[in-house]
Amino acid sequence: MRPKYTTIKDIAKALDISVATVSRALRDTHDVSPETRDKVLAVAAALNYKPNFNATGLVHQSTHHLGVLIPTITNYYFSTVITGMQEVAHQHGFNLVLYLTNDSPEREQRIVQNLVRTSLDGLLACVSSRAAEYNHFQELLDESMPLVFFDRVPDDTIKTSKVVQDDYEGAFKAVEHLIQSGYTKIAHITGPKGLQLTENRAQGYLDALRKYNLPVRSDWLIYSGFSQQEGEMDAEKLLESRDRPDAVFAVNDRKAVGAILVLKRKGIRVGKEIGVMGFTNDPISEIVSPTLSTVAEPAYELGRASCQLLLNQLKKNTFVQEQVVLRSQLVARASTQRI
Amino acid sequence: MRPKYTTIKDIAKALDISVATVSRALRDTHDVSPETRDKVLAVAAALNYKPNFNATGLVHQSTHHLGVLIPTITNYYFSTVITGMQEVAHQHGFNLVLYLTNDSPEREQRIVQNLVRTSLDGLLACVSSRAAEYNHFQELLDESMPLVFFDRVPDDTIKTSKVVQDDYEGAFKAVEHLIQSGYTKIAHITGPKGLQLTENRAQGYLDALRKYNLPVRSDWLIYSGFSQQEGEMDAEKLLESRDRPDAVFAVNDRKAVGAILVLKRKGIRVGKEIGVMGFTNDPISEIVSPTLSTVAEPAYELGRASCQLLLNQLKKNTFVQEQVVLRSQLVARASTQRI
DNA sequence: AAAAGTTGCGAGAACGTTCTCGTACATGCT
DNA sequence: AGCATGTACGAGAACGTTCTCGCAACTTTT
Repeated sequence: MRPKYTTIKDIAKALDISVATVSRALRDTHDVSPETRDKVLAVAAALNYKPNFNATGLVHQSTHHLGVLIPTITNYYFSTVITGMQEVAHQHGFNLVLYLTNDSPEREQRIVQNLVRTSLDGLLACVSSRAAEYNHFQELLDESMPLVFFDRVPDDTIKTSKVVQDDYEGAFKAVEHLIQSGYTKIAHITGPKGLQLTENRAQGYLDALRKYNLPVRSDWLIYSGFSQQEGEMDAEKLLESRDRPDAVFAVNDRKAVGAILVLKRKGIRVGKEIGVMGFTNDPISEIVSPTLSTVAEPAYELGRASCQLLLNQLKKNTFVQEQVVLRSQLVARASTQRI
Repeated sequence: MRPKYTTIKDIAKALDISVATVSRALRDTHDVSPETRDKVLAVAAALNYKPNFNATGLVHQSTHHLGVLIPTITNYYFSTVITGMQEVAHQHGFNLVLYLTNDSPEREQRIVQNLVRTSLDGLLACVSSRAAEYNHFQELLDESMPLVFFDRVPDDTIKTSKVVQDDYEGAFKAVEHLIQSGYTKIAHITGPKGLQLTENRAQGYLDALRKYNLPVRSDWLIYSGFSQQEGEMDAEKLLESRDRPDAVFAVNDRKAVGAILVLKRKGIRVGKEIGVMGFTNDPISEIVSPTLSTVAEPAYELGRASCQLLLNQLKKNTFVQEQVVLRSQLVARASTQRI
């Protein structure tokens, strides 16, 4: 059986004063004399007093918990984002509560609908990749739950704040790098249709091709999922196409790694014959052979910014729709070297 | 401003009955007629009622939150463990609250000491690798906080439940595999001294060597950290030693990958000249070239088991010290092939 | 028909905290 | 001296639940 922890009442009893005074003293309000305040603090320390979050939460309609809704944490990008969030949350006395959707829209919906509103002050959310609709998030907003989306954000029907990286510019720079490295027949293997992130990167890809008057072929733009396995499948499909591309730009490093593995398996020299470019700058990009050129995403910073934005909204207590875009950076490695 | 959510009182008012009856109806207690219960449930659903965790927590001295204290989540093993925990917790209506120590003993200590006891029903903990003492955990136990350690567990001075993998057997099998693959001069690069996990694997390594009458050399057993970078440093040290080993068994895959990178950089053929063996079965072990032989850890299962153990303790409400050991499995790949 | 048991429900306290109001006393001003 | 103002504190309600009693209204037993 858990013992009772020391409460404000115990302190009051010990000093023979009222609980109200103790409460004031602990929160350092003006309406208390320095002497009593010091006495209270001394006794509180002696009795190892810790405030009861359930009680404070009850009266303030608030906990110190922020929810993080995310498809999975078993990859570099997402776990780094969370680490950034944790850093900011922790600094401000907030805790992070984890909700994993396993990238399943149904599970995401179930979790959001069953969210106990009163146990969360706000939510940081990254939608699942095959999301069809966002009503469950709209419900949350209708109940005035502070909500910030990050990375995979829903379309503009949901009026709320978002934090993303410059997916369009990142993709544009990536393709430009491929072009400047001498590749001319550039394919793009990406995630599911309908996701802003995917569409923005695809648009950057297309616009870069057009700027340099390079061929745009519909069978060189493949939508599927985000996994390494799907990267392998997409790469195989590209190799079968009649007009084989000489470079592949993948929506993320895992798909790029999948492509590299397929090329190596077929005896195609990565870089020399077919260039490969990723997106993320997962540590794996330095380990895979050849090392993978990629676009470094500011994962940690994105986590920090998302959390900071949410906390700001909580502070102000008024709803403002903000959008933060963080810059990515090109990292050239061996997989895009022709010689 | 957040609006007020529907409470039990609203339901009571709507049906003109007492809050006590509503409370009973919602929890399906015997002392309520089927008709009123159905009416209450109907109204509750209509008003989208969600219980207030702060209130229930206050009266029950419990939240539905479990803490997870862990050095970092940006690696395959830890993030998979958490995914397993999340699965079990979620099934039982519990939430996971994340605490990252960044593998810093000071930060770990600060977090544990400042843990608001009343906002957590129990704690799952993995100690930081350079931990010197465990008093802060003892304090937690003294206050009857249910506590389960996993993976990196403290020594036996702390009387509490633990969940680990069979580190000794796993290491023994790994070294046995190296020996059976034809390697005879086997080194071990491992984590910091004093950690049970490290010592158990080191002991498995030593016992395997002794069983097969192979040389045991003190400069072939290097203690350092768990990172890839430290793996590289350790490998370089081994290559400089007068009697160069012909195989390296690393305490985890990241260090093994570090070793492989060093060997490749020096033009040494991994497998043929020097065999490399890891521990974890990180997905990277299939991507690195050559692919890495390793010992597959039951990360997901370990997460599940730890959480289950903690929940069991909460249920019974009595303290029992249990220890769960999960089996690991050998995975042979290219990095231990001599031909 | 009276006694005993059962069933369904309500009143009110409790959990630990904050907040509003009230009050006793001291101090400042005319 | 008389009044306003300020200071330090206490009493008690409130937050949303659960839990312990108690009490009617039935039902069963004798």
